[in-house]
Order: sequence, then C-alpha cells, then structure tokens
Amino acid sequence: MTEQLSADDWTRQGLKALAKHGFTALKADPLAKAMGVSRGSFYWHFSDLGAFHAAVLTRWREIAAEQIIADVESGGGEPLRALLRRSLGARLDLERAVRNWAAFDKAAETAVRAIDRRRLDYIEALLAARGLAPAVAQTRAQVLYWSFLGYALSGTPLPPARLARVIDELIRMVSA
Amino acid sequence: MTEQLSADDWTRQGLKALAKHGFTALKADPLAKAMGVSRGSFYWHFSDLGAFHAAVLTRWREIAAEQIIADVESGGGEPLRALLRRSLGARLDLERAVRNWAAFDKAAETAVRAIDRRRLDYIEALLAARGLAPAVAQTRAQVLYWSFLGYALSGTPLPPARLARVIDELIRMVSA
DNA sequence: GGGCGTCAATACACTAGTGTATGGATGAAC
DNA sequence: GTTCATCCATACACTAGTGTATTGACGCCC
Repeated sequence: MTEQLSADDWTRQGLKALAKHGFTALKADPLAKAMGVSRGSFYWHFSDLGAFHAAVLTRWREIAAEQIIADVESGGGEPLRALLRRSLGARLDLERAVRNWAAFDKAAETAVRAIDRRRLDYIEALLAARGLAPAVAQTRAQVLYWSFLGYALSGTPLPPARLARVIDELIRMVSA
Repeated sequence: MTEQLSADDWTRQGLKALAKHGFTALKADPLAKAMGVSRGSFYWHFSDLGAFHAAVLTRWREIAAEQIIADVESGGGEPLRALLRRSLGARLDLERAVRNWAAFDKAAETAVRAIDRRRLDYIEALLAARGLAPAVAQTRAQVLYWSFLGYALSGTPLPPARLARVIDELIRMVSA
C-alpha cells in the first residue's frame, strides 16, 4: 500500500507550497486539500502546525547546506565563478520565501541566520584563498553576499546575457 | 473636535504597523483596536481592505521617493557617499516589510517595481557622472542596488564602525 | 480470524477576521 | 432648534482556518 503518506511527504509538499505561494500557504487545511486527503492525516503525522513548520525548516536547512557543498565541488574552473553561476542561475523562489517567512517566525529566522553564517564563511574563505587580506576578504564577502541576497529577493530573474556581465563585474569587484 | 480620525490617520497607523509587524498586521480589526476605535470607523473611511492597502502603498511610494530627493540634496560632499551613508544608516524595517508584502500582493509588487526603477536610474546617473561608461554604469548600479537590498532585507543592522568600511568598499567597487 | 498498529475521515467546538446594516452622537448651517 | 453630513459603535452573518475526539479501513502477525 504505497498510497499512504509519510511525514516526509508532507514536508516535501510544504517546501513546494512554500516556494510557490510563500509561507502563508503552510497551513494544514489547504495542504491537505492539495494532497487529496483530510487534515486527519496531517494531525496524525504532526502534533500541530508548529511541529510541521519545524520539520519544513529542518529540511530546508539540509537543502541549503547541500547546495553549498555542491557548489564547492561543482566544477573544474574558478570556484568563485562556479559558485556565482550556480547561485545566480538557480531558482530562488524557495530562498525568497524562507527569508520572507523569517521576518515573521522566530524559528525561520534562526534557520536563515545559520545558513547565512555558513555561506558567508565559505565565501570569505574563497576570497582569502584568492589572496585577499582577512579584513578585506570579510568586508567583500559580506558585500558579495548582500548582492546575491538582493538579487534573490528582488524576484526578477536576469536574462542570461546580462547575467554573464554581472558575474564578471562581481568577480572584478572582489578581486585585488 | 480633533478626536475624530481621518483616512490619513489610518494610513499613517498602517505604515507604522507595517514597519513594526509586517504586512500581516494590515487588518481592520487589530488596527482599530490599536487606535482605540471600532471597525466602524475603518469601514467608513475605506470601502474595504483593498482600498486601505492601496492607500498605504500610495503613501509609501511618496515617502520612498522623497527619500531619494532628500539624498540627492542632502549634503555638500560626494553625492554617492552621502546616499550610501543615508541609505545604509536609516531604519529599513518599512522597506523590508513592503518588499515582503510584494511577494504576496500584486499592488505592492507594482509599487516596489516603480521605486526600484527610480532608485536604479538615479544611482546609474550618479555613476555615469563619475565617469563610467553607460554599460558599465548600468551593471555596477544594479549590483550596488542589490547590495543595498540584501543589507536591508537581511534585517541585521551593521555596527557603525563596520559600516564605514563597507561604504568605502562599495565606493571602491563601483569606481573606475 | 482476533487483535494490533498505522493511517485517514468526520464531526465538533473554537478563534480571528471580513463586510454589511443599522442606529447613535456630535457639530455646523440655516 | 431642526436638519444634515460626518464619524463611530454594535450586532449580525459569513469565511477560513485550528486542534481534538471518535471512529473506521487496512494490513500484518500469530
């Protein structure tokens, strides 16, 4: 009987709804309808909405972390360029939704902060490896990351042609 | 009788609530309670929530535009530096709240887009005036504005000491 | 083939909010 | 001092969602 749902099915659906409709869509009733079951199932797998939200956030943290790793390994060339290409090219709806959520929910804010720390440290290390002094690397990593966030949250994807130019500019900006 | 409220009093309160609690606080009932009146007043001044939201957005557009003007005029020195000092130093809760809102509300999104256009054009003109070629000015203005947005939306204000270093870096980055 | 664990449907009481209709207070205008 | 517009209160019906309690279907194990 594979018709039965697991808690994981619910969190997966949660992430999907989150990316597509924002955190306001993380409600038991609409999700249940979207999955073709009743809330009875939801409340069997999760004690309440809070528990469900926590599960969704945990899953997001894993994904967001995985992506960093993937970016590190992701290519032969310049790791910085590879990272930018991958970050600025990807679907960023989920990123945007979680960060919006973080403005309203303490747990989401904590998750976002953790991911930010991790990404920032990684970028900083990349810049240091390219020969920047620690203090400079820190500031430029910060600015570079803000640029990424601003782009992600603006919600307007770049046409590929401009994207290439933007990446070149970004690399120039953080280079000695 | 100055005890009576005007539509403007409501929108002002709306902006306050927006900055403090986010767009989910833009509801008739809680706002009325906060102002010590009943929803009867609200529904006298506004036909429905949509009309109220539109009024709040209109007011925000005026403010956000005014701020740009103020930044242009704001000082003797480098206009770019003055702009950055003022933008990165200000309270950005309202900015953040409106942009969050824009992810859920079409009218808010339109308002945000309009303000973005205006600010981008202004920054681009500043960079062009500093001697950058048009294409370069466009790209760097874009990146600079993203950095601002990323900072604004990250919700973590910088300590003044780091802020000075960040501004120096930003100016270096967009300079020939 | 009874009992048990797993998963889901249903019905219930509850909360927070919308919008409407109606009526009341207050001040100005005549 | 009546009439009128303005502004607010109250009561109502409605919607969308929460969480709980009870019950039912299904498969498995022995």
